[in-house]
Amino acid sequence: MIDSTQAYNHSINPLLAMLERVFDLTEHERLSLEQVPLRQHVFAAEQTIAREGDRPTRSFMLLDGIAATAKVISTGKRQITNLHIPGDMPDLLSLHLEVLDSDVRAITQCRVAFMEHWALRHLCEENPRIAAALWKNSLIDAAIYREWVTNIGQRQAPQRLGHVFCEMMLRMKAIGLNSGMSCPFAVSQAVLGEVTGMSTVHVNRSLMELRGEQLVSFEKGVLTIHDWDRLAEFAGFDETYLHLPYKPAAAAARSRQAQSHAAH
Amino acid sequence: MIDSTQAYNHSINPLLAMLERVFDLTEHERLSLEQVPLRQHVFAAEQTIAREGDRPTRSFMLLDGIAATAKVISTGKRQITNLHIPGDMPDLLSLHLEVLDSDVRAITQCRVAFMEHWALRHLCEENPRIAAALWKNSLIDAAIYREWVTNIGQRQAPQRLGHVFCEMMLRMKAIGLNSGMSCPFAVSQAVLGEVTGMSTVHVNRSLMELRGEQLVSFEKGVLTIHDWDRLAEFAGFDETYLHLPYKPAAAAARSRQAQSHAAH
DNA sequence: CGCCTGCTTGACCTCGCTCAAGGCCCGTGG
DNA sequence: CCACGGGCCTTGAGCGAGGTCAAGCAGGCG
Repeated sequence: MIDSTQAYNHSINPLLAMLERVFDLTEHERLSLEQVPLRQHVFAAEQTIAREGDRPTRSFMLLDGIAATAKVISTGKRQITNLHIPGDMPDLLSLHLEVLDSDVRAITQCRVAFMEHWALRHLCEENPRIAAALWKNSLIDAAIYREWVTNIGQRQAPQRLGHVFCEMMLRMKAIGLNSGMSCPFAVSQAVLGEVTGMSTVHVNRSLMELRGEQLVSFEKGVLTIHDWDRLAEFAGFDETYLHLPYKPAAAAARSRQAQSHAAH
Repeated sequence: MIDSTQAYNHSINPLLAMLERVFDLTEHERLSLEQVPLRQHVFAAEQTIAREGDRPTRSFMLLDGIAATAKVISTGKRQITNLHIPGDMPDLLSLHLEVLDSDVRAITQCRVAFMEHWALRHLCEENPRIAAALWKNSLIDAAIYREWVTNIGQRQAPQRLGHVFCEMMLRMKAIGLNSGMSCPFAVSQAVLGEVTGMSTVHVNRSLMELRGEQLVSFEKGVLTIHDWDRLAEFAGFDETYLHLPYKPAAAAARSRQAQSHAAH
């Protein structure tokens, strides 16, 4: 199942595009990145990409689609602890933690690029700035977890849902997948329930409330936020925790280009 | 308030003890660690050690006491996203993330050791294994956050509380602060409410239930688990997510010694 | 002694869960 | 082309876990 559709190759590494969104690479860094062998694979919706208890020898970057990290508890209920969008590396942690403590599952169809651990380790040893950037990335993941703990622990259902929508919109924007205040977000209400820790029925009712207030629409796999300021206010959303990079518009555009380049 | 009671000095670095619990240091690593200047400070209970929005130029290791990372939402409710025990570095993330997204507050009286970022950066550049170990540490933090999301999102009140108790017991054991199945845990029921996302009243009732089942006692700042297996079963606790290091008993004892050495 | 903080208990209420049924959309097969 | 079936969304009714408010209690400390 974790078998690949094509052999490892040396096409442009998507890590390169991801890192260029953050800082300018040296020639040496660029070369090192290009030497990391890649293996692409496509997973159908619902397939498990990595399983709790696994001891992977490689990690992957999500290139396309939406995936989720999730835990199942003894009663059989499932909690999604993180949603992944293109550019994320959901199991990079296995580079340092031997055994996975959660499943990673494809929500929609997902295209991913696997990289062997030995290659990533070599990359990090040779390029401390890249290592630092990946470390930083995992710190941002942690910041998102903190916000989710707060979201689930403290906010009422409609606010909780609104908060998730705000987060996803900004993260999608950061990788250029939005168009205005719309972005692709093809998840079912059942999945939103696993994300927010609430029942599908209550997700539905909360959603109706947000719709009724003209704050969002959410249909056909597209999320649209009609009034960002009011939704952010309503949900108590403050983007600080996403630690999005400040960068001049020109640089942002350049790296967006590099990104879509790598993706095709 | 973030002023120090004594000047930076070069006494044994508690990082050294913490790292020795994980792997054996080379002479060079040891020397580098000893060159990181330390500044100790004591915070009274309830004091804020670091504040949301801060841009710290140094990070600290908790040497003594219990601290908490917390977020306040617009309604004024507070969620604790992480409890810290000696050996933790609650704001190490500021090494890579410019601005803090949460407060760090002393729950009990806390003794901490500050280290300047420039010194830590230098340490990491010179010693890739130390950098990797710190990175790994932040990945374990993230794993704990994932479990908390799951705990708060999916478990009923008594199970949720039991789960927190199991986690704290194991973390305390890992640094040798337990005696048998008892460990110091001087937090109020109100704090447990902020940890679990439930009201103080309901913490109290859940606690009574756990006591009634002869699973735990929790009084005078000491947590005791009377029947580990039954509590773990009850709370659905699986320690995998703590990623505790396997190590031979001898080594564990040695590093416990080093730890208590550094602490006095 | 009196106060303050934290624990305990009761009464009431509500947010969100469960169970259940009906509706819509879309893909598949006759 | 239409019938059928399966997801997924929607809605209703009833219930229960946990919140809120309020009061009483116990222990430590000035």
